[in-house]
Amino acid sequence: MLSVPKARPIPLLARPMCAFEGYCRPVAAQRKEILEPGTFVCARRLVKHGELLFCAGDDLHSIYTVKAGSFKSSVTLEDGREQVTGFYLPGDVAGLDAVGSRRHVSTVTALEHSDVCTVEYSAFEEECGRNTDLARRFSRLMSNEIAAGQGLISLLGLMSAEERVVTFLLGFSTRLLALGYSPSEFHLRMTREDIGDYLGLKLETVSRALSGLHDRGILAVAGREIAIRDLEELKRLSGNTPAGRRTR
Amino acid sequence: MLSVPKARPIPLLARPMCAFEGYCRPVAAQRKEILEPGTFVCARRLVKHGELLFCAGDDLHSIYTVKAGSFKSSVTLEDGREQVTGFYLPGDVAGLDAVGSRRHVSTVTALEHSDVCTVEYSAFEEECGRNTDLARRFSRLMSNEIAAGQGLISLLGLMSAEERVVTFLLGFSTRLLALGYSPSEFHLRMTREDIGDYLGLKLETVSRALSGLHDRGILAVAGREIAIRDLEELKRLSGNTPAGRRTR
DNA sequence: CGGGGTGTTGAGTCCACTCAACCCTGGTGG
DNA sequence: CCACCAGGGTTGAGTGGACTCAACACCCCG
Repeated sequence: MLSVPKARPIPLLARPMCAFEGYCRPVAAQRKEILEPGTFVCARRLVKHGELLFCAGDDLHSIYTVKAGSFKSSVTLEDGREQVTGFYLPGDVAGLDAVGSRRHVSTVTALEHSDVCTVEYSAFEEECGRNTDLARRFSRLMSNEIAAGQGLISLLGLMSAEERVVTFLLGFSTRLLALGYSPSEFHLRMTREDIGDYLGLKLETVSRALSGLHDRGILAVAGREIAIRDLEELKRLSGNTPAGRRTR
Repeated sequence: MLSVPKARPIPLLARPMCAFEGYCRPVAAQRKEILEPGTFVCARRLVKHGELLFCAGDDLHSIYTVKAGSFKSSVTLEDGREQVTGFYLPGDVAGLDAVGSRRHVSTVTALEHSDVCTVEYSAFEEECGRNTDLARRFSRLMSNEIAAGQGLISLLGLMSAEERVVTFLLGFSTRLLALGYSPSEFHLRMTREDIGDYLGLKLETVSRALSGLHDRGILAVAGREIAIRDLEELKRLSGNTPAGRRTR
């Protein structure tokens, strides 16, 4: 086991980005009545570690873009079993599942002190009606969320415990890379239990899988600090990425 | 075991409905140059049992609304393992996962001889830019797909084999009801293997679960013919529908 | 110093899987 | 007409991977 380094808080916003960049002005601008046509209101909100952004069953008021920090979204069954359906990092948009029914089906919880941009949905929808490019971005955002869901579905339906953990790590690594962070050494923002609830595994199983990968020299694991030591082997273990046109 | 009744082909379109109703004119109308402004082109296509509507990796050309028949969508890993991600019945729209990346991530296969309406996507997108109401419908459609995905995710991550089968049957029953069919007696369009690939189970496990429910008098199962005999008990076994604001 | 939250590891259990046999039905061709 | 075969479904016996239960280590904080 490695010595556990200090859990220095990694700022999660090396490359500031926003799905609605260029279309959104903070409320301050609105108050000063300099709001330009072609933009929509957008209020900052700080969310403390463990606080809910919104909860399953809540009416849809706003959708949220993450500016800094991280979140998990989850669905809870009546008996308390929790399924984490995704993690949101800066640039991601939360709340899209509510657009159809006007009610949130998932609950989104901050994994650390975080900062979001609140987009009042009815105003946003109106703006989409005036702004084709914005509407198009929004469609793509939703479609990507569908595709991400299908990725998790195939993980849950098809993969062994180790494959799930490996696939999760590779996916997280890829997302960090896109945000401008190191894809090979990173800090997990979530507990083993969150990871397990995401991957359909118990926390002990996640821990065992990580230990196994560590012992084989593929990873260096020290609590939530992860270093990828053998990326090729990791990819081989995940191996079965979705295939295109089948040959059979 | 019941005697197996004749597999009479149930027409799947008691209540004709379409997500784009009122906005779409068949190509025939276009040829006659009577296409009104505010509508978009829409070509019928017949798909035979087992044929693909589109395949993972294909470029996005069109999205499809099911007019009659039924389909499964699936994701296949490199090693051939298949995960069914959903079933489409009349009124459903297939292909929404491709809008973001311009490539289909799933493959959609006809479960029987079926009939779809082909909507060329770029024309449709343009039309959405002119027609706010249409764009809004489309957003809801996509959002509902996200919500449905989250339902399957929590099923795969949290439920036992029997719970999965029960939840699947109740969901299928509800959809048939919405289409105007009997929710208590129906014909499954898919094989045990398709159901298993959807629920993350092997076909033998699906068969055993159905036999168990049959033996306890909760269902009457005869091949693909299903009759729900004790709906309350079935709901109790599924029991754990997603919960709202949690009390802990 | 005690306690709660988090993480690791071990021992034993059980549910869904694997492998296999068998049945039924519908289609095809001699 | 019947023989044959392939696809789909059911059931049984045995296995194994992830689970349950449990103990313990570590860290931060009051």
